[in-house]
Order: sequence, then C-alpha cells, then structure tokens
Amino acid sequence: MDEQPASTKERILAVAGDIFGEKGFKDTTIRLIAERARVNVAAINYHFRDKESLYAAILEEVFHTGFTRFPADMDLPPQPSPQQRLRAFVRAMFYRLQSREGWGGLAGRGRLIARELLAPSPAFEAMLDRYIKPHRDMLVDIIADIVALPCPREKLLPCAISIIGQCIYYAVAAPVIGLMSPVNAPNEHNLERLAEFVWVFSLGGIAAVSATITTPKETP
Amino acid sequence: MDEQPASTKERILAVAGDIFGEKGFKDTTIRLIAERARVNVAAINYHFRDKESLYAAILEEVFHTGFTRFPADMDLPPQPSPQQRLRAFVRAMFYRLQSREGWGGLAGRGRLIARELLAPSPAFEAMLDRYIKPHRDMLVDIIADIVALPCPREKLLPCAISIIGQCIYYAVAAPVIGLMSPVNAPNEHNLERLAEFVWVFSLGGIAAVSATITTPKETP
DNA sequence: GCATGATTTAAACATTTGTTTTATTCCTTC
DNA sequence: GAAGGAATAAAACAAATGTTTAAATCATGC
Repeated sequence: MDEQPASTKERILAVAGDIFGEKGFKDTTIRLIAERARVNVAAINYHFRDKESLYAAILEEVFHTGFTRFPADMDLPPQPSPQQRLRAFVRAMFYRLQSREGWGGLAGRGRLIARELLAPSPAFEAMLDRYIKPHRDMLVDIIADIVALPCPREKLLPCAISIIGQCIYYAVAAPVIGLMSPVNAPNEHNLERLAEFVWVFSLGGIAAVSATITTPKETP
Repeated sequence: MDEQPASTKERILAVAGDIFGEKGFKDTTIRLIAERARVNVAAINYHFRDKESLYAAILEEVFHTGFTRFPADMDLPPQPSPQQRLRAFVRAMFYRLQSREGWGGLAGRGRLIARELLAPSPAFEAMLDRYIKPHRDMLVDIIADIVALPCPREKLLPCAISIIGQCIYYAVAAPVIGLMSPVNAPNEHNLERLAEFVWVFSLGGIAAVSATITTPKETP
C-alpha cells in the first residue's frame, strides 16, 4: 500500500484512491490522506486546490487505468463468436472491479465506482459519456449478435442492465456476500469462477428473453 | 413527505428514514432532520439518545415494514409452481425496494438498504440474521425446485446471488440508470415490467446453469 | 553563490455538527 | 388546582475538518 517515496503528488494520488473507495467522499478526511501519504495537509490543497478536485482527479485516473488495462475485448481470440465476446466482456468487468491491479479489490477503487453508481458526484457525469455509455453500447452490440434476430436495441437494453447488474452487485455487496457466503466472496481467487458463472447464467437469460421475441408469448 | 403533526417521535422517524436513504449516514445532519420534522434538535437526542441509535431504529423499522408489507410469497395463487414462486419473489423484491409504500422509491429507504450493502453498519448485522438470510434461503429453495435435480445447495447459491443482484442493482444504480436509459429507470410505473423481465431472464439463467449440472460440459 | 520561484511546513481560521445544559412549557394525576 | 415528571426549546460546548496564511526550505538557472 505505502510504497517508495515517489513524488508528493503521486503519493497523494496513490493513497487517496484507496481511502476514498474504502470510506466514501464525506468520510474521507484530508488529514487521513495526508497522514497515510506522509505529507502535510496543506500540500494536498497546494497540489489539488481542494478536496473535490482531488476526488475528480482520482476518478479520472481510476476510469482511465481500469478501462485501458482491462478492455472489454480482453484476451479474445481472432474472429471470436458473440458468446466468446460476452465472456470476455464479463471477465473484464470482474477484473476491473475486483482484481488488485484493476480498481483495487474489495477495499479499493472498485468500491469507489460502486459508490458513484449509488450517488453520482458531479465529476462522475463526465465518466458516463467518456467511458460508461460506449461500454454499454458495446455490450448491447454483443447481445444483438447473440440474439441474431431483427430486434430494436431498446428491447435488448434490459438484458445489458441485468448482465452489468450481476457484475456490479458483486462489487457493491462484496462485504455482505463475504459475510453470508464466503465461498462466493469476490476476490482474486474466485474471480474467474464467478465471471464464468455470470457468463453462463446470462447466456441462458438472453436465450429466454430471445424466445419471447420470436414467439411473443408468456413463459410458464 | 411532511404530513400531519403526529407525535414528535413519529415525525422524526418519518423524515429521518428518507434523509438517511437520500444522503447516507454521515451526510445526514441532525439539524436537517430537525428542520424537516419541524422539531428542535435536542428533541432528537431526547427521544433517541444519539444519531447512531436513531439510525438503528430506522433500520429496524425499514426492514420490518418492508418484509411484512411485501412478503416473498406476495399475491401467490394456491399451489403455485416454483416458477410462479420465483416471479412472486422477484416482484416482492422490486416492490420492497422501489415502491413508494415499500422502502420509499428512488429517494427513499430502498437506497438506505443499498448503502448498507456497500458499507454495512453495526446495526445492519442483526438484520442479516433476522431478515436477509432466511429470505435468501427461501430463494434457494425455489431455485432447487425449479432445477428439480439432485444438487447440493451450494451450487445453487450463485444463482440466488445473480437474481438478487439484478434486483438490487436497480436500487443501487437507479440514478445512473435514470440518466442513461430513462425508459428503464426503476419507478412505480416500470416496476411490474422490470420485475417481469428479471423473472424471465433469471428463469433462462437457471435453465442454463441447470444444464451444466446434468451434463458437466462447456456451453459454446 | 545567489536570486527566484516552486514546494513544504506549522499554525491558525472558520465552519459544521453531534451533543449537552438549563430553562420553560405541557400534561397527567392526585 | 397544584405537583411532578415528561417533553420541548434556546443556547452553549467541544470536537472535527476543509481551507488559508505566512514562514521556511528546496531546487534551478544565471
């Protein structure tokens, strides 16, 4: 967590991300960041004007590194099937949210994203356009290819929400899942297994929804 | 929101739930509660010792009314099929989290639950044993009946997490879903449609997972 | 070597906020 | 109707916290 000296500014960025993720914006104090980064409180305001700007800088950094290190087409073979693309998408999402190198696992930056979903900060709205919307569109494209039927994209959006929802739920509810079912707690060891499960489950979900498109009837 | 006079204590309970849900524990100030409840600040400490005890009282009330008003077997016909029981379970979950009479919709108590998942308070742990674990077990039972194959319950737990995850995601990410896809924003009007969708999607997911149990092979 | 600007530090400031104190009012009961 | 406790109100308190100030230190270019 606390590494080599590095520059003051870098040390602040390094620890602030973890602390913001762990405690949320309001609960995070400039003084705690200063202490963990071994830096004077005023240095934070000097380098990043105020607490809110520091937070915005963190958010930008978190999204950028998360999406560049784990792109949605991560580890895909050439000419992948839409099913394979969905698997890569889900896997990347889990890595981004849960792995130590991604957004930092349980106590780290993955939780910062979860917090933003619950109560978006002004700085978050920019991330929506720059990262999240294109990412969602990519997923809808994949789903459309899996369904392989003429179908308006709006009908596919709920599928995308359900898939993303499963992934993000693991990030949001990590503490509670850990308490209630330690085996399924999202962490480095379970990552691949959980991603695989969500993928299989979602393929089934898409198939079921797809069936209601061809034959617009009630399922049992 | 601000109704008749009622008693001081009741007025505090009524507005505090909404405010805690909207802003979270730390961001909620005793003074704001006092103002909205048209009550003196000291009255809050008088009736509920301190802020944390007030919060614990709210949490207890929220879980109790949520689960009694919308039980998991809500509106079920006699001798329901396991599929129907799943539908009722999902529907009750949506009503609990999203409807005005339940945990209070977007700005209300549903968000309070979402916050607890993300960062459980000490008071929340009691709710786990009293409400959440039995509720989860009920869902696993339903899934087991749908799968209708000899299968250890641990294998079914991820299904339960995926289903609950979808429901809760709508509560957690309501603000962002509202921004990105207003049509699917969880609210009183969409409630039934969203619940129906999650139900169909989940039935498909269970079927897909079920298939991997009988024939332990890879899906495409 | 020094002068200038960037960086860091310690201290102080101003505000917010949970809580307590003390006095006053209200209500029940004898 | 008076007494006594419960409830409410206004004010004060103490701690936490984001920010600023002003001085000290460091680094760089001449």
